[in-house]
Order: sequence, then structure tokens, then C-alpha cells
Amino acid sequence: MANHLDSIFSAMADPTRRAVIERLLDGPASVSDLHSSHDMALPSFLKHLNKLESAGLVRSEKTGRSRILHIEAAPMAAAEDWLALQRKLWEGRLDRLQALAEALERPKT
Amino acid sequence: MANHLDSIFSAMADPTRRAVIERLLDGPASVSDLHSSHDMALPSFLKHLNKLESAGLVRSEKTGRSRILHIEAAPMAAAEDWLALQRKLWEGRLDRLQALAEALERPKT
DNA sequence: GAAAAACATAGCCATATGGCTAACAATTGT
DNA sequence: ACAATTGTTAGCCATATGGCTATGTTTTTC
Repeated sequence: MANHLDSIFSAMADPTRRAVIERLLDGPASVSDLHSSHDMALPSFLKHLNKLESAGLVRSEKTGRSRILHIEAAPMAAAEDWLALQRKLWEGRLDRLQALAEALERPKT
Repeated sequence: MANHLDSIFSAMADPTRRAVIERLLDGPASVSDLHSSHDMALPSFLKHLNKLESAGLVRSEKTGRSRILHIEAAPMAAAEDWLALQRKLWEGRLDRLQALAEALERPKT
């Protein structure tokens, strides 16, 4: 639930990690499942998974010798919320600018 | 308009840069205006502004001896769109899971 | 119980990032 | 003309990032 936007945005700033996110939206998967579609050594890939997990975007549990990852929706929502808020403010500013423009066009009373 | 999510998310992964974005939503500002509210040497701060600009989140033009920056809304929208799409897929998955659960509860026909 | 499977850890490497100081423009104000 | 303002560039430093190989560890499976 945390709101550390730094690590959330940072985690999403990499195509490998975004691909993992997209894949996990379809349902949980093991490390090797996820790894199979990426041309990269496993330890390198593991670093990406760890970064996703420490950003809270993903959780995992070890069952037997394999680790199953699943997505955690809340942190992405936090990022989306921040962006949506900025857009709202931006649109509000455009509205004010337009109001100002109209006021300037109106003849003096 | 470009869709390079890497640099967009990466640019937003820093609190200094997010603060600049928030400030610029209120209207254009010069480098020193923006810098005044950050306890950081000017060259360090400039690096942040450059990163924002090369991610396309901000544009600037030099007028006289000062540079005026203004925000560029489109790239943030691209990031928001990606997040919104993921959320949509996630919610779609939840719907399918619920449908499945209901199907399992229903007695056999 | 030995081998295979599925991670995990250690450690190396090159480049990127985020901070700094010092020195260099280029405008503008006196 | 000179000084002050406002950026800009160069270069240093420490740490982070993203890749690798080699080696461990823990379950399965045969």
C-alpha cells in the first residue's frame, strides 16, 4: 500500500520489467516461466524480479524448489493516481487560461 | 508524442523532478525560479531539468539570459495510458476469475 | 543416494546517475 | 566599460544499474 513513487516509477522504467508485469496480469507464474521469454542469463533476470518485488509491484512465495510470483495491483494504482492528479491539475489550468482568454475578448462593461 | 516509456518513467522516478513537474503545471518558469525551492547546486539541478527535457516532459526556450521551461502534457498521458491499460487488463482478469468461481459454485446441469 | 531441476549468491565489469566545485559564457543594468 | 545576473560546461566522486560467469543450495526424481 506504500506510496514510495520513486521505486515504483523506477521499477516500471525498464522494458523487461514492464513485460514481466504484463505477463503476470494474466496470472501467477514461476521464475523460470517468466524467464523463458527473455534472452538474458537467469541471475540478471532475477535482479529484475527482485527490483519489482522490492518496489511492491509483485509478491512471491516459494513452493518446493520453485518460486511463484503474482502481481500486486495497489502500487501501480498509486502511480496512476499521481499521473491522473497531474493531468487534472493541467486540465484545470487550461480551463483557467481559456476563461481568461474569454474575459479578455469580452468588451469592457 | 513519442512512446519511449523507459525515459518517461525514469524521468518521473525522482522526487526533485516530480516536484518540477508539479510546479510547471502552474505555468512556465525560469531555471532559477525552479531552482530556488531546491536545496541543491545549480549544475546538479540543471541535470534534472535536462533529463526532463530529453524525456520530452518539458520544453524550454531561451529568452535573453534566462531559459523558460513549460510542461508538455502528452508524454505523461502516454505513461498514464500504459498504467490504465494494465489496470483494465487486471480488472478483466478479476472478472474472469469471479465468473469462474460462480461457474464452479453452480450445480451441474 | 545420485543426478537433475530450479533457483540463489558472489563477484566481476562497464556504464549511468546524482551530487559537487570551478571556471566559462552571454545578457542586462549602472 | 564594468559588474551583476543567469545559465552552461567540464570534470571529479561515490553509488546504483544492468549485464555476465561461476559456484552454491534446495528439492525432486530416478
